[in-house]
Amino acid sequence: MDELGQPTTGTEVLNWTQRLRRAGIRVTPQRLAIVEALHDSRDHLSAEALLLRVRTRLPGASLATVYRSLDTLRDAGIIHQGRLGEQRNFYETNVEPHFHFVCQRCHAVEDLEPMKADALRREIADTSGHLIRSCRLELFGLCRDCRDPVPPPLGV
Amino acid sequence: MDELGQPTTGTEVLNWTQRLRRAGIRVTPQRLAIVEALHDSRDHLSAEALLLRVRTRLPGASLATVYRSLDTLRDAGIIHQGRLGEQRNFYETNVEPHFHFVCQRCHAVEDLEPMKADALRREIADTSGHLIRSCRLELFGLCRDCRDPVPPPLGV
DNA sequence: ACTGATTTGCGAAACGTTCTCACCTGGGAG
DNA sequence: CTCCCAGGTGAGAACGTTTCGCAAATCAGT
Repeated sequence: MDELGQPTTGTEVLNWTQRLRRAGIRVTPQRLAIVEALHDSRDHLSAEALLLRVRTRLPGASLATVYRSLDTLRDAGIIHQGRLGEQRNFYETNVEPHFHFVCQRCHAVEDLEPMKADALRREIADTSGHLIRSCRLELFGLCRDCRDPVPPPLGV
Repeated sequence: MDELGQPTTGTEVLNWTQRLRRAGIRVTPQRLAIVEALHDSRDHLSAEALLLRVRTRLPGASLATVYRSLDTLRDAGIIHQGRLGEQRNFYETNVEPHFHFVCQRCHAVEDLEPMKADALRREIADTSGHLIRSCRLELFGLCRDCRDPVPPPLGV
């Protein structure tokens, strides 16, 4: 894991700075705070949730800046933007094509990389005649933990 | 097509009335106008687009009523609510599980029923251990017509 | 018809996101 | 190292979609 880029401690600053610079976008404290907070969370965060985390480092940060930076980072291919249930966008630093499972009870989000996705995509491309450029797959249900709740401890 | 319910002309009123009543929700002119307009369009409509169609029959209809009725009809299992690109919900009377292809050029939406979807779903359920209750698949690209534009007529 | 719970229309508000604009700053040129 | 300006920032207003609150209207069971 983290084969090319981000050790989970310490000198991440250098890596993200380099990545932004290589992508041709300016390196600002706000953008660094945003990608780092997003990456460190290892989660799927909304702009507002991200703002809360960013503000622990940059108390003056503004929501507009978070949205603008996320757009910029997305356009630069550094982060991925998605949409879960109904309402707000989420963001993550995993930019590889993948899908999402959402637990309807605890609202946890898990990344999926189903092998059969390519077959499905090919079938659709072949039978429909359309040119498929991207796709989004979201699954809803109960996660392992919520489907089999831990039984209450039994007195002997 | 239309094996159980809606002839494309004439006495639809009776069918929709019956379906609403059977679903245990009150039958109002607004709700009938909304399902009928939605069904007749055979398309994926936003609430606002639907309001325009409904107003040809019910000039006083209100947007709030459209939203409330769509929620009610969705909860009753009579229509399906989805979300396409980024911004607004859409609605359709096709309540069978199916997926959507969206052309990024002409913005047309096409329903898909890929055979391999079940295999994909089963693979995900098996490997993840989650209980899958529903899923949403959206594909983006260029439709047949937009990928191969009609060449301009050649003078001999 | 009478009635009570539901639904409607309207305007206002909520929500997530984008815009405007004055000020500030990253980073290349000198 | 300093200067400079295209580009980024913060604050709040504006935006588009969806929801809410309320008084008046209406569905459906008696």
